[in-house]
Amino acid sequence: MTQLPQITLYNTLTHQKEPLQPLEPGKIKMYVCGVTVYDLCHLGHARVMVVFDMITRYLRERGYAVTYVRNITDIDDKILKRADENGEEINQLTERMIAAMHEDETRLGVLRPDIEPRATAYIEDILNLIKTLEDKGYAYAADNGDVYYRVRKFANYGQLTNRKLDDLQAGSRVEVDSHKEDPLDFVLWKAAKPGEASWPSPWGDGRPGWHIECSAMSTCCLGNTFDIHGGGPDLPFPHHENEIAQSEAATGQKYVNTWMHAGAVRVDEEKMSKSLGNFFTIREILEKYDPEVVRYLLLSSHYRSAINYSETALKDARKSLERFYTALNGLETVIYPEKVAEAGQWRENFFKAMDDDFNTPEALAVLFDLTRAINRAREGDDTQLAAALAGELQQLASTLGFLQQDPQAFLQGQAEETSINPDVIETLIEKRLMAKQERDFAEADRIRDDLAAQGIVLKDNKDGTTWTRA
RNA sequence: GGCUGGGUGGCAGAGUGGUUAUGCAGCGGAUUGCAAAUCCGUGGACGCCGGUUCGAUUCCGACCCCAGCCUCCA
Repeated sequence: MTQLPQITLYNTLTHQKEPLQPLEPGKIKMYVCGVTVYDLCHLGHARVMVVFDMITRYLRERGYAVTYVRNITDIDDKILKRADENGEEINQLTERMIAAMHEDETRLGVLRPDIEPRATAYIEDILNLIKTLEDKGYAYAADNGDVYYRVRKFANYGQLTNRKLDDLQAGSRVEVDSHKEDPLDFVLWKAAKPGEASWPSPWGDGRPGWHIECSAMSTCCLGNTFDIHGGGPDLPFPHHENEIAQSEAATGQKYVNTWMHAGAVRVDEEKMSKSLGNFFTIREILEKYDPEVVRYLLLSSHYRSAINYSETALKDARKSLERFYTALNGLETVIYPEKVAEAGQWRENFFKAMDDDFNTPEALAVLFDLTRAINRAREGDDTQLAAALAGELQQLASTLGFLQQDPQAFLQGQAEETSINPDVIETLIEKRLMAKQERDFAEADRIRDDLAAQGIVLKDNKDGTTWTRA
């Protein structure tokens, strides 16, 4: 077996970069907390999807076998509430939202996880896990029918986010719940109110708490210990902290080696979230912008840093992407093996950036450098070299999940669609060409200006005129 | 209050103890009938105050500011 490249990644648990050392050589088991499906996904969800998709693609590109698990929370208080408001069955709501999520992520070029477990399909495993915790003294049934986790029993509680139980209690906004032994205890099994969706259990009819689902699903899919656990920026506390407490108490083994968290998406320097009401859904953004533009925006900052959402940011992303596609536009895709070697330096630099905690901004800088080389080769009429470099660019970009469409289609199809028909544009380009041949530049410029007013930009190359949308 | 992360040129955004990030925008040149695109060149930066050092944007300390988590939230 060949030696796999060393990948370094930042671990939320240790607050430092560490070399990735899979439990099984060459095989990486990764679990990412997915979505609670009571509403459409917003750009924050998109970021988690895209980031961990990029990570999966890249690790595979580097030769690692990745098992990627991302769960769906399809039973939860918010789901019950929303279904009730809508007057629909829980299943109807969750199936609808799951379908919408899949549609959104497919459009964003996100490859589906290998396993996508749903909480409601793991009730038995969840109950077994709670039973184990109860047997070991970590869980107790309260007199209201709920089952709680006894936080103070778990010695290392707070290890992920550096919290001390006494500090938590002091600044606590947690409502005192008389049924709990300790205000910090969290619910594992929630007793059903009459008429609510429920499953039978040794503690009475009810439904699982949020945290226990992930412990059960991740362990079922990947084992007691696995390599990477990921999620959004607001999950380390309490969700992931509680997962650790549950799983490690139950198995007596380390739960996760590396914790990875994506950065927040902000709007006007505030977190984008449903509770703040300042969120933009994926589909409303895709009404105006090409999915690759959104993807580019999300990957043009490091995955851990916060990004600010704005129309300007999307427009900037589009312009950057235009540079790539303009270089690729009109190049034949035939690869000339004797020229491929000349592209090696960019591949090496690209990998170097990505191997270091997935530094996509630096990797993009390498791709821009490669793009300049393509343009130079085109200027120098070395079309074979240009084609070879273009092939390399597309291949490296595929690791990030973009530059995957026809350049002309991207350049002509993006932005707000205008009413003007492409055939009409071609006809006008013909007319302009004739005017130019007759040296009637006033007429030629008039045609160009008219098109420009409608958002169509003409570009005269030596082999003809092409157009793009502004 | 506790715990994280951050403050870089007009904007976005990497990185580094002394040497060009990169993209967009600007400026000059080439190319073009004129443009656009492209190429060549170029100006402009590291929150504030101290310290370590021959030298700090980069290391250390104090301070100011911003964001996230501490309640459901990706």
